[in-house]
Amino acid sequence: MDTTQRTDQQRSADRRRRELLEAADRVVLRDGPQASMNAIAAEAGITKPILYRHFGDKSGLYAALAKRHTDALLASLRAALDAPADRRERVESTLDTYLAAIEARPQVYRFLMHPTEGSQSADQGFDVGKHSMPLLRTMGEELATVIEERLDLGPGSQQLARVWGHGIVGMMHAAGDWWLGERPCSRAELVRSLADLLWGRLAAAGDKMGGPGF
Amino acid sequence: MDTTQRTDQQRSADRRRRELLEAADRVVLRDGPQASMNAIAAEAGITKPILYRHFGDKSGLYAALAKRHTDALLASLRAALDAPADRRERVESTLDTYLAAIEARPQVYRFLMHPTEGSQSADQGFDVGKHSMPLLRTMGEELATVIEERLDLGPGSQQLARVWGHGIVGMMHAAGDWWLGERPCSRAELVRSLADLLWGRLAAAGDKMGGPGF
DNA sequence: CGTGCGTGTTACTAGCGGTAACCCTAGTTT
DNA sequence: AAACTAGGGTTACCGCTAGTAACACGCACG
Repeated sequence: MDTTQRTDQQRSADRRRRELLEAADRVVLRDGPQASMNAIAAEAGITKPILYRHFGDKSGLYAALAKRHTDALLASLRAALDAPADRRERVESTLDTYLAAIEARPQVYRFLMHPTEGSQSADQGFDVGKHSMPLLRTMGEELATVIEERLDLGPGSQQLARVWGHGIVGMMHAAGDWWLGERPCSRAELVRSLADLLWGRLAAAGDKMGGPGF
Repeated sequence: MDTTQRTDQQRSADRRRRELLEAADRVVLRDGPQASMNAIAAEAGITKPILYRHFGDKSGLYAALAKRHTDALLASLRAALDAPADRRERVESTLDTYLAAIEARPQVYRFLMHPTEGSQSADQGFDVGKHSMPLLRTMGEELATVIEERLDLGPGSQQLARVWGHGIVGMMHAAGDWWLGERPCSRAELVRSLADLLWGRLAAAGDKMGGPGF
């Protein structure tokens, strides 16, 4: 019961935990986001209860599993945001980084973005989306922070930056989701089109007919 | 088996169908998107199998139920897009229409946006998001059509319009989801901030420090 | 009369997340 | 050495879900 023994146990537990997460990763990569706890346990060569002993809950395992990919993706995005280039180039690089990530591992992407939400809570009231899609929320807040740090937006800049952060991330996400399903153009074209949108081409475009246009 | 009888049956079936949909509506409004078929059947005063006879599948009922709200919302959005006003005003009106709708019925909104996706298909390959969130897809395509009809975007306008349609809808959706959860500002402020983003204020903003900024 | 046909039910399957109870081995205590 | 305890692991279960097969009533048609 002394400290050294406890460390040993801790190490062993951490090793097992990592093994389980890798197994879960494999299953998710194979079966998509509806991977079952049974399947994950089988892949890890063990049975369900010890999975529950480690992660407590399915959302616990989801959170631990998501944290890995989320951290990696967020690091890449941060790097793209901090690259030494002008603003437009950074935005394009960030968009491309995200799109490349979801293109490389669509199954993981689905797991991160469309969690099963297996909850039995009453969900009364207006807590819509409170615990859904943590990655999107995190990316939105992250981007908001960067925007607020770097841009001079005048009064109310913090709130504006948060709105923009979530809005831009949502734009990226939705466009990426659609693009991944239909593949109507190359990644570079998509990046360019989205950057053009953010650069105000919507407001600058001329009307097609005589009327006031969209 | 003549025509009149068939019409009678058709009418009766349609009536039942409408009743079932209304019951489902009530349950979804009460229990949120994880409303079970059992609960819906109970609310309608009948049992599961006849629910399945009418809609075949849970996603079938989901589709039918979604179509109602989707149609209503899309009609409102179309009206906002077609209002006699300048482009900026139309965009703001469209955003406000959407946000007012999700604000009024968050449970329905969750049901539409976060379907349970209870499928056992293999999901191999890259069909990510093919059958998820039909409302977002529809709104994206709708907006793309309007953009392509009204705006003069030069070469590649169709593709550009589609990207923008899905991107803008995604922006609206993500910002609305976040806003509904945290309520950091009024609806009008949110609308204004998003319209500002679309109007190129991101590109036009000055840097805060000496560096190249975001 | 009986033969379909539509409408509804009960009772079931298969699989999910999650858990209680047990089991077995290794090390410690007396 | 004998007993006792602490984890790691398993079987067998609960309650729930979506979805279905099989059976039962009512009502028109020959």
